[in-house]
Amino acid sequence: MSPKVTEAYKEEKRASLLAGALRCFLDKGFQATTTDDIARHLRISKGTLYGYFTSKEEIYIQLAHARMDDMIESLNTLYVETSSAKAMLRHMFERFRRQPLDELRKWLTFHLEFTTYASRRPELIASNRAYLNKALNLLNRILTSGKQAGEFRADLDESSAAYLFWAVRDGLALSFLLDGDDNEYRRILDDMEDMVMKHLTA
Amino acid sequence: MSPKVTEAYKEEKRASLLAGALRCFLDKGFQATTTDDIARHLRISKGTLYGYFTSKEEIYIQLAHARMDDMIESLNTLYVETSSAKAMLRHMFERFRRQPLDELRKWLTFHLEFTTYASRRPELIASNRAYLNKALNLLNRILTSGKQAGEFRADLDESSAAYLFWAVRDGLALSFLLDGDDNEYRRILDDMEDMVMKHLTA
Amino acid sequence: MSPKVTEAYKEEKRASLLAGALRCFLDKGFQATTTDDIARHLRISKGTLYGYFTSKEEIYIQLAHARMDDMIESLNTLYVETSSAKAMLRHMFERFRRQPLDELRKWLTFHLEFTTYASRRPELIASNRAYLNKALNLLNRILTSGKQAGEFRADLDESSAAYLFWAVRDGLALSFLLDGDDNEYRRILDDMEDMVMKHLTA
Amino acid sequence: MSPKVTEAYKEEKRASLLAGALRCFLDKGFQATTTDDIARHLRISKGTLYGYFTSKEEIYIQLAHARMDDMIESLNTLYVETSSAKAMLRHMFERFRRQPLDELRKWLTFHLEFTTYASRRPELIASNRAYLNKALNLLNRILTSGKQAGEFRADLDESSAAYLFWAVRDGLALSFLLDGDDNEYRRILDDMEDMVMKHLTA
DNA sequence: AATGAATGAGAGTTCATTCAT
DNA sequence: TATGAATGAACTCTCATTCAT
Repeated sequence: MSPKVTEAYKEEKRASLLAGALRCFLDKGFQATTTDDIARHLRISKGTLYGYFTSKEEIYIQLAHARMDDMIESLNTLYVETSSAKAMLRHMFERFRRQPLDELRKWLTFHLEFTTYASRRPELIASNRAYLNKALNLLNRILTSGKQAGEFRADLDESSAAYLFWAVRDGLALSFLLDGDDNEYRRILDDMEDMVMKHLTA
Repeated sequence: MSPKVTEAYKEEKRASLLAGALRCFLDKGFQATTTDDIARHLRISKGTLYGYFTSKEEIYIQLAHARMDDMIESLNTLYVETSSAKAMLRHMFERFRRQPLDELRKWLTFHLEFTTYASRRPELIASNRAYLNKALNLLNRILTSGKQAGEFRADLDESSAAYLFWAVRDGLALSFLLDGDDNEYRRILDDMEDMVMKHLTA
Repeated sequence: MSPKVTEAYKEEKRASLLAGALRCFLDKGFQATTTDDIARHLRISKGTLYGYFTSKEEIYIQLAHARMDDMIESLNTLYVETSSAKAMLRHMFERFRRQPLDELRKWLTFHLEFTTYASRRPELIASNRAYLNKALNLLNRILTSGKQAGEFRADLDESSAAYLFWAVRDGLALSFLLDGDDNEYRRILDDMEDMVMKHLTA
Repeated sequence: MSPKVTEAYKEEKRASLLAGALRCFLDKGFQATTTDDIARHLRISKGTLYGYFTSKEEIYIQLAHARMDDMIESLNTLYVETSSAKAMLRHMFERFRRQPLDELRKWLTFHLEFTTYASRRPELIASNRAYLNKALNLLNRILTSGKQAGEFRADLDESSAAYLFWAVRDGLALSFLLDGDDNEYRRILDDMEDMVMKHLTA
């Protein structure tokens, strides 16, 4: 295969390469995954990989950014579809609860490795921060609208609460990174939801 | 020159080597730090390093374990010295607040890199889990004693709350890993303290 | 669309491809020029390139040979048009003088890279030697005719002088390969002309 | 072998590695010689090579510079030992004549490949030019002293003649790079000597 | 006990060439 | 005929570990 391939085909292929690389990174981590691993897993040559991406790092970064784009995007969708602020937060907790722990673990490991990686590369810090800010801003808007609608207490510091919301969620996932079972995880998520809601309302 | 001091001397030296290696890992991360870096920083030879440790990985693991030992130890000390459960929690928050962000960042990066590292090595998961359990148990005891003393609400689920406490704290640090300033961090810690305390009491 | 033109068309195209490849080689050198560079520069595909030439090396060799053919050819033309031997040599020096240094440098670099390249491939040595011989023979004929016409000294060793003529010229270009300005170069060329002429006449 | 090796030993080893690498470069050229070739030839590991040099390029450059240093050095020695300017030039021609063609070819190939290589790296042009200038300056001094001593004509342009001297010599070697026999080479060198001397004196 | 030169497997990346379309 | 995606061998360079001294 090869001549005058459509742009769409290339895009699709690119996506499939990314997907394959992601599997490798999720399994072994970025540093431990070699370009040979990725190529072998995809049953392509290393040269092909470099025809689509300029470096192993680029694949990693694109993957991480795509992941964050998806999260922001899906939150935005949820936001548009949901009327009340409280309902939105409940939805989000519901989502957290639904995600199986083993899946969450893989993603979190990926995310953490990328974060530590990014923390040593000044050029990545800004983009990473931008994603975090999007998530914080979205929550800020939700909280503000909820406050105006009287769903939350009048003296709520939304910006601070937005941080808390994500902190609480990421921190719990971190506690369960190495082990722990789904039921316990969900039970604590329930308590966490109570805690946060209480904090927002009274 | 040294007839019997040997054992004590070796232990001391070992500790000093660990301290030097730690500095390197904190600065550049585990993967990016070479054994040459460590030996150069310590002004010893790589051979000597390998006389005290069997591998770079062993140094890393011992460091991580020592770090967790210290934390548990210092919490235990604090526990013994503090009478009321509430006071103990306040103390802990006070500590969090006092730690400068840039120092916290280095430690957290170290901790996260180790956690992701450990998550791929089954033989490390158990020991890591043991440390987490110690911290959780300690908090459990505190919370239980506070509950019995009437400081916290009667229907508090201590085990769940113990998770929440650590989750909340680690999660916030994670939010500030890449940037953010000390003042904002402390402001949110204050809110976090409120939230947690409210959750424990009512 | 093209029933019979094919052969001529192909030859023409072949020549235009060579011209484009030459530009690349002059700019970056043989080794540093990739087939991608050439194809991109020519706005054709690599496949097309390989339809006209069997390898990158073949392009290079054809280019080098074409260059030498051109030189021999132009010398021959000059030879036919010029009556006296002395006048012919003067003409050649005049040509050397007229060539801008930066252009000369590119060609010389190309020539030298090819020469070193050829020196490792026995199969290229013969053809290269053939070209050199043509140039030497031509000069030999000129010198001999000048000697017979009494323009040069009677005991002149034409074969040796022919070598000297080219040696002197290539050597000077080599001295100016890395830097030096046009005026200095021409001044020395003048002296060189004196030296050679003196050598031929007395 | 390995602990506390003397500085002298290391320097010696370094020199032996350079010598081995030189053999490879002389045989196959810089680009065609791989680091594996060098290591295999030296019966050491590639890692060792990189313990002594930071890159393949560094080896190459050191070799080229050392070669030029030697030439300058030996010329200087000759200069000091020789009284008359004419005698010095004769000596130099004598040397040219004595060098076997096959040896000269290897060195010239090396030199030319390095020169074309250097011509594309701005950072090398300066140092290369410096070497050329040293050679030119030395000759300049010789010619000037000869002129003052009345050995050469009074209106001699020494700077120009210095260029001519080297040009003539390098150019002739270039003519014999691919083939030609020693006797013919020497015969032409004799004529060349005549030509240059004539140019200097009358 | 301490040294650091030596190792060598393996990393990421490049590029002349091929061939299905 | 022209295309350019695919190939894969080969490249330079790294670094945890060893071991003769």
